Amino acid sequence: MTTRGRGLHGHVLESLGPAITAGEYPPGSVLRTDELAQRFEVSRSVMREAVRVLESMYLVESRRRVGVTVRPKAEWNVFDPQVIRWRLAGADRPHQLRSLTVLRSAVEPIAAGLSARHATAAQCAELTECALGMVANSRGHKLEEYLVHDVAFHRVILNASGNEMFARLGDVVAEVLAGRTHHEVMFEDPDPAAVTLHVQVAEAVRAGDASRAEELTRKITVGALQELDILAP
Amino acid sequence: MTTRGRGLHGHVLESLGPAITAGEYPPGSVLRTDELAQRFEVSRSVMREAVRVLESMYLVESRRRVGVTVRPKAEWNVFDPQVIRWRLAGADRPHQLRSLTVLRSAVEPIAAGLSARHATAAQCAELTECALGMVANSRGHKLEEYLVHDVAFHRVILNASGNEMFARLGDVVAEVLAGRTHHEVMFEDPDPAAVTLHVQVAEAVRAGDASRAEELTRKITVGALQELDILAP
DNA sequence: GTGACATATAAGTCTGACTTTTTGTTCCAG
DNA sequence: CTGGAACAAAAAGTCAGACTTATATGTCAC
Repeated sequence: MTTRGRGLHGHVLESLGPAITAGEYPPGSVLRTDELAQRFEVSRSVMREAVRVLESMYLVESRRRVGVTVRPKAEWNVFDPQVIRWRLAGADRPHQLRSLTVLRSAVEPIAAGLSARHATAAQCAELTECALGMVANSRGHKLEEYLVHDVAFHRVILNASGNEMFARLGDVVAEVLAGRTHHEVMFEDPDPAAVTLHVQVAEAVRAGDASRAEELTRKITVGALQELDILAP
Repeated sequence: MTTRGRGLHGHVLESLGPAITAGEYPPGSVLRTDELAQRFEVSRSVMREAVRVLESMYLVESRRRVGVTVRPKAEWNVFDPQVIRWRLAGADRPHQLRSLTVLRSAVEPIAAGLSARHATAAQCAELTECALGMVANSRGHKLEEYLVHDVAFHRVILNASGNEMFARLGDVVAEVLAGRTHHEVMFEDPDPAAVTLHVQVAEAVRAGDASRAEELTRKITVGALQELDILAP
């Protein structure tokens, strides 16, 4: 899925990026391009390309006569999908997960409300299909199948909102949901109340009831937040 | 402010990036690194660095034997500050402005609610100071002074929320607000009701009244949305 | 201490040669 | 005519080395 290892510079990034976001090189640390090139056994050109990418993520800053300095965490482009993935994969995972869940709690209800106004017939159909899929797999430890439909459901909502920025959060939400199933504790079947809420959201969107879709989705995301509080109070 | 012309590759980016986001090279277009290098009169190394950055923004995809192809708009990383700036500066401006305003309407109320819980005394003080600054400059065509305090106000809210992702939206919000004052029509003094709402939000945050802060901020962002509908129905 | 100057350093740039992957074509067998 | 294998060309990818430029820091005179 994270098939980003395109070329040598991509390989370097996959090693250096997580190291930086994990705080292995604390903010203010100075790296030298030549030294990094040696360490990773690539040419300077390749290492320079990698540094440029890190720079575009605001993770580092390259200055003459100084070197490549790690920027303070507050300046990182925390919306970059790559950065999010790196942080989710590292020690920062709980913190990143909380940030994303809060973001979801802000965005998804509004997105659902917009979907109720803008969703096409096809999108409504897909949404109900996803909800039914969730119901069908909500019992009997079919967590993987449930996850697939859950992810699809939220993707449709975000896409149907008609807002391109919301739509781009689909991948992130997918990763959060996947993380909940795979990394966090989720031995039991999903909460029946949450499943019902998804079905109701699908109904509300289909009926064009924006405020109801918004409120119901708010309940879903509030549930996700509470779930997080239980796990890491 | 957009002082990103760091190095030759930065200069190339400032020319090529806006061209792509403006649709000058429609999705599917194929560029060749060598040709681009010639056109911009830089070496291939420099052009390759620029392409790598565009690639990390998901604007283009570089493939062997094919070239550098422009990706479909839906895949662009529309959260990248640079991409946002490029689009705001181009023909896509109205569309981008709307997307951002909708995003604001989702995020800022939640951020205000969180601020009511998490804001420090210093942040509360700064917030009321900003609100007072807005009041003081709300009459007599002191639009620039008003803007400064308005931007500062929303930045404090986003920062005080304690959510790093919200905080990173400060720059974007600043750009939207600045755009409203500079590019869009705003001959008259700001809406007195909006000014009052800001003062009330500051009070609510200070009082720790999360739901009130959230609701009041929602009114502010709804106003921003309506304002946009009036300008571009 | 302060300012001007020298120096060392690391990034930045350019060039040219070479490698690798992938596409599209050609050509032969069936 | 079709299908697949072999081949050739094209463009990105990689590397090495030489050179340029900015700039932090140290030095010295004042």
